[in-house]
Amino acid sequence: MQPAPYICCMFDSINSYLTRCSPVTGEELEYFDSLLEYKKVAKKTTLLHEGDICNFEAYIIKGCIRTYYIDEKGIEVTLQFAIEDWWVSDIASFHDHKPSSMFIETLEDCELFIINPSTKELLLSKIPKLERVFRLMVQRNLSVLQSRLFTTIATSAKDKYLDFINRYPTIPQRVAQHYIASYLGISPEFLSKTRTRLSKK
Amino acid sequence: MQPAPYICCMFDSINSYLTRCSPVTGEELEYFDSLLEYKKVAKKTTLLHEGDICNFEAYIIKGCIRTYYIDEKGIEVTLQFAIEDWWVSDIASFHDHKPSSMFIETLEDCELFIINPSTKELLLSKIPKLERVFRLMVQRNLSVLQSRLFTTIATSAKDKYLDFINRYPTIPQRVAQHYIASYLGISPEFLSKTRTRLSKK
DNA sequence: TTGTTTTCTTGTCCTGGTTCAATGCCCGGC
DNA sequence: GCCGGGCATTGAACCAGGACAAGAAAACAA
Repeated sequence: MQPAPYICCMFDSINSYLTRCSPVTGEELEYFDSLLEYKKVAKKTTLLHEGDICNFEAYIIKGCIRTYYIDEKGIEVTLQFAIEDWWVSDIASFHDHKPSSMFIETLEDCELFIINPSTKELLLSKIPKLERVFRLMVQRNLSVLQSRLFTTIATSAKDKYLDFINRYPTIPQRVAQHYIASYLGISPEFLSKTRTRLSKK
Repeated sequence: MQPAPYICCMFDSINSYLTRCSPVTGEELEYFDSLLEYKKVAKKTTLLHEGDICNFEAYIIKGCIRTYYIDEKGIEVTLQFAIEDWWVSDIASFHDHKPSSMFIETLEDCELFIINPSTKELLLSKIPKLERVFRLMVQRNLSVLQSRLFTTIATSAKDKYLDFINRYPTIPQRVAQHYIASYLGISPEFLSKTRTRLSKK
């Protein structure tokens, strides 16, 4: 067995993320890492509140985060669950410096890498290649969301749930069930009923 | 009245689109234009069929196009209506050269500018600035879709419809009502009932 | 350990929206 | 200028899923 090329360090996961997206040199990687801010955040912390301007993009080293909206009646709609090796942000707010209409909240104790708008600018101007990486990230995001919209509109609660646990098999073990209901767009009670009906068959 | 700075030509609209997104020089614009393929397409033409690999991004000079999915039961879900000054494509399929799961169809006679994957590559390598333009396009797309998902999940058919005509006031005059229903995720019959209820008040 | 809070389950009743079918309408083709 | 096919409308029956309430079970704090 070959020795590992690098000693395991906290940058490993994000660096491997990056190299998977685009061929970057060692120096570029080093520069990238040098601009990252490391942050530990406790469970149940709200990282972004509706009305705030989102000044971060966070890469999750460890933990679980959800982003959600709240409507006038107080109903929550979960937009995304993010776990290890994912990015979280409100890009629209981050990019245009305008107030966000969503919330971002940790569901577990988290370790994050943070970049803010100015470090992102710096990064992009120094390593233009990254423009592409970020574009690909957003593109992937978009196509996932497109297929989710389709599922949301076209399928029953049961099928939405089955699709969810199929797509994200590890999430149900990590987050409360009523969050999943709010992701699927159904009531927590009905999700519970759907689950028992499924397990009886 | 001042004379127009340029004679009106078919590139005007797309060039103004581009300059709105990013500061580009005259030469860059010219190069960009030189790579565009102009195309006329008749009403009711399917530009992309489920299973095909999408080999175009189309800018609409004139006309109206919709993109949609079809589920197993044959129910259509309209993902997008696109009119003048919009882009249409299945980016995921276009970019990764993989089979698309959507349809793209003209609803009116259309005039388009087309770029294919290789011209896009060429464009991006010659004018790296465009990376950013395309990223912004996708980002805007994403945040529109996010808020649509929210509306779809959290609001009633009536409110979804009101939101739609508020956001896209010109669309209802141009496309058949049952397409709008399929965009909102409700049955054509119920949209009709909702509309009559609204007009009675 | 115990008390407190949050989450999950289950039942009953209710409603927004669907399905199906019938009717009328408008628009395009010949 | 008329005929035919897609659209919109309306009504009646139906149903997936919501709202509310009450209890059980976890999760957590002290």
